[in-house]
Amino acid sequence: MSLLKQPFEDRWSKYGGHSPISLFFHHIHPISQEAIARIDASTFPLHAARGEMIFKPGSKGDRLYLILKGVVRGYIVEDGKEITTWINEENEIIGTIRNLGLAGPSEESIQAIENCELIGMPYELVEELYTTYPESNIVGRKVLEDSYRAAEERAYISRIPAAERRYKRLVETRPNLANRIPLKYIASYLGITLETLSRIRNRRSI
Amino acid sequence: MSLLKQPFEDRWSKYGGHSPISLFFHHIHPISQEAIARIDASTFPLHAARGEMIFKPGSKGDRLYLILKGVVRGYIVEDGKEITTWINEENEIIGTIRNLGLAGPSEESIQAIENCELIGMPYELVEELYTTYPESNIVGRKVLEDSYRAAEERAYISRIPAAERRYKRLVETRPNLANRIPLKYIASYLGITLETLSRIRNRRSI
DNA sequence: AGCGGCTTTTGTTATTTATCAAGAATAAGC
DNA sequence: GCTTATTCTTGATAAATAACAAAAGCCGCT
Repeated sequence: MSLLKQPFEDRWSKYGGHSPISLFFHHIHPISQEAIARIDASTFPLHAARGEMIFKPGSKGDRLYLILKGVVRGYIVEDGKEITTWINEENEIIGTIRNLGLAGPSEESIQAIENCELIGMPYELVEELYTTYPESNIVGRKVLEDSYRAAEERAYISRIPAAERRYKRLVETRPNLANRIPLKYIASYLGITLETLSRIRNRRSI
Repeated sequence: MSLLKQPFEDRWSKYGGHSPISLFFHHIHPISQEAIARIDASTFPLHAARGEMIFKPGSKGDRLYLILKGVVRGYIVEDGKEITTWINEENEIIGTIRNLGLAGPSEESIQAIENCELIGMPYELVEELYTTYPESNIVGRKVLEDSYRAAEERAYISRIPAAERRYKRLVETRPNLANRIPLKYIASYLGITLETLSRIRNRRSI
């Protein structure tokens, strides 16, 4: 994961002069030009190769990320095994959102599962925006509404009793995902082994 | 579920003159006296008996509720069976939060599993507060941060592979809950049958 | 283009959990 | 306080899924 080295003044030239994340927020709810400038100044593009860790538990520098390109997953290590807790794609905000506001440091790891282009945003900037630009609380609220709905869906899908119906639900709600990334991540997300998932998929195709 | 009939002017007298939900919000982040008065005017105490439905999918009048007393669960009917998706207790905000902002009507049912005292708040009031009193967006953001964390935990616990470790996690994170409500709800929340849960509990106590 | 590693499939056996059933214990409501 | 409901336990069997293993397919990288 390396910061793209570019002269500061044209860091956003290939994105039309602004950080994609400031435009993303502005599109959710209009924010002032000062807020946009503040975001442009303290966010940064970065690249994460397939398999690379974007966040490791215990490391400093909590951030949000906007995914411009690629697929990213979050996972927790439980009893020596990885449990994939979420999988996100383009135009979604990810990060150690768990840490927002309250709670201790996250035990969650974040990993690129495709080569990714991201925009990073330090969490201190988020706090600063909330206090300096009141309208950013509206943006924050709406982003959180969305994140909440996504988390609700994750909580729901994993409670569906039969593995096949969980897979079916995933295909219904996120049709492209199941054929985009390795089965092991889908299987872990659905709480089954990849062998079982493979068998379910072949059952379905008959 | 019946509205307590009281003269309007002293509806909140037994709560010290204000709606508990306006005080709850004010405690999260200070809101103006006008905002408090507006909340006091359009929220209402209500009672729900054990087993009573607080919300049924398809019904009108989306609301938030503050639980003053009792335990409430949300569930979804999947393939003819109820799946309990959350269980909340005193001093928590519940409701058809899924509907906030975006998304279609919730298929989620909400039911009292103890005799409950609640404060109801129409969702239209929430919208009004967001536009009329900017500081309420800060409250909304913080409530959603909390709701998000709770949803994350629900998503996580249900992905722990072994039923016994799921139960262990529940006991660790919410020690009082497992001995407060019938096993069937706990079992459904953990994605197992009540018989299996009973056996797990007895394994543990030896 | 070809090598090597990752991914998927398929098979077999072991384990976990569900299902069905019935009795015992506990709690709710009058 | 008593009666009835509900809740919890325990047992036996069936079904789903995990675990282990190994081969085939695909894919990324140089």
